[in-house]
Amino acid sequence: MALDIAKKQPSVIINADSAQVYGDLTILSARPTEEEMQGIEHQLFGYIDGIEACSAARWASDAKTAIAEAHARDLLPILVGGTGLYVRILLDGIAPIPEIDPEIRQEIRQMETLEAYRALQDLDPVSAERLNATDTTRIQRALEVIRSTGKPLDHWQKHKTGGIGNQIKLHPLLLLPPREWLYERCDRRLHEMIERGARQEVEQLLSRKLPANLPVMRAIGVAEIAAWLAGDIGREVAIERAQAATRQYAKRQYTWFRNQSPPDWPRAESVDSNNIDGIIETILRN
RNA sequence: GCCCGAGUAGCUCAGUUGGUAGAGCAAGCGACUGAAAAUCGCUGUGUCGGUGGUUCGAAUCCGCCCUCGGGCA
Repeated sequence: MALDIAKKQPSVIINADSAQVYGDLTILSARPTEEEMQGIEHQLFGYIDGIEACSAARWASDAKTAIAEAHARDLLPILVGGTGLYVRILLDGIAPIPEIDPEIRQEIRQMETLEAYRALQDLDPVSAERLNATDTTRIQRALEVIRSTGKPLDHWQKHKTGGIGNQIKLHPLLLLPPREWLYERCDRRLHEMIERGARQEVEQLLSRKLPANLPVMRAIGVAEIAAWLAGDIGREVAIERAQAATRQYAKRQYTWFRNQSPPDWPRAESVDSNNIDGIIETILRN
């Protein structure tokens, strides 16, 4: 997408997408190409090795640094991306929970969900009561916090730290185009990814033999293309499944941004993507 | 032309001895504090291929017709 504003005012584009942070996912995460970047500086794209798991807190900390640097250099930082949680934590901060003991984390992630839930009922009944017994990731998180820090999640979550929402002048814009229009683009995007070599990208990623539960391995398209490479399914089925997963993800983003972002953030619901620069300029003037 | 099998939700299919249907996936809505492109919750009326019959009552039994497989000619 062309952002003319970035040419008129010296800017730096900062990634706010949880998959585009990984170096292993260039095509499959739809990272902007050299051509698309148009010589404008981009940061936090592909800067983490897939062997690591990024986190919302890690990203928010990196983004904070990148924004401060941009300001110091008199550049306009433009955050772009679809991970609402990341942006929220950057602005509002997050509970200052200590690092989790890696051994405890690994042990918990190997547990059956029900088993973990029962352990949580025992150690942190407040969280157990709040969570659904099948909500694997949240149960594992609550359990690792109580077991690693000795204090339950709600103890830590009484306050948040590190948010920069009060220290910056923010000009937010939510892009919420019509569903059909977006879904059509989701479908087209998969074909384009395959044409650009997504299959080879996954092949290379698989050759690293990383644990299947790492975020890179869970990116949309990886499992589908891996099944295609393994011969379990054909090319068309792989594409169809990845397209469906993309649409489902897009739907979740609608839900998140519609309901989780501050109601006063302006929303662009038209398909006139050519006018985005105009909208942005208007917003920046306010 | 004859024989066999199949036609039930957008898709794949369950439906016991006749009591007007239900799962998975898809779709929609929602939740979301260190894996978030993740994880999870809620939502199921559809001429049960058509038509005629048997029956108090048919997705279920019988006749005829249509469509799609497969086989024999």
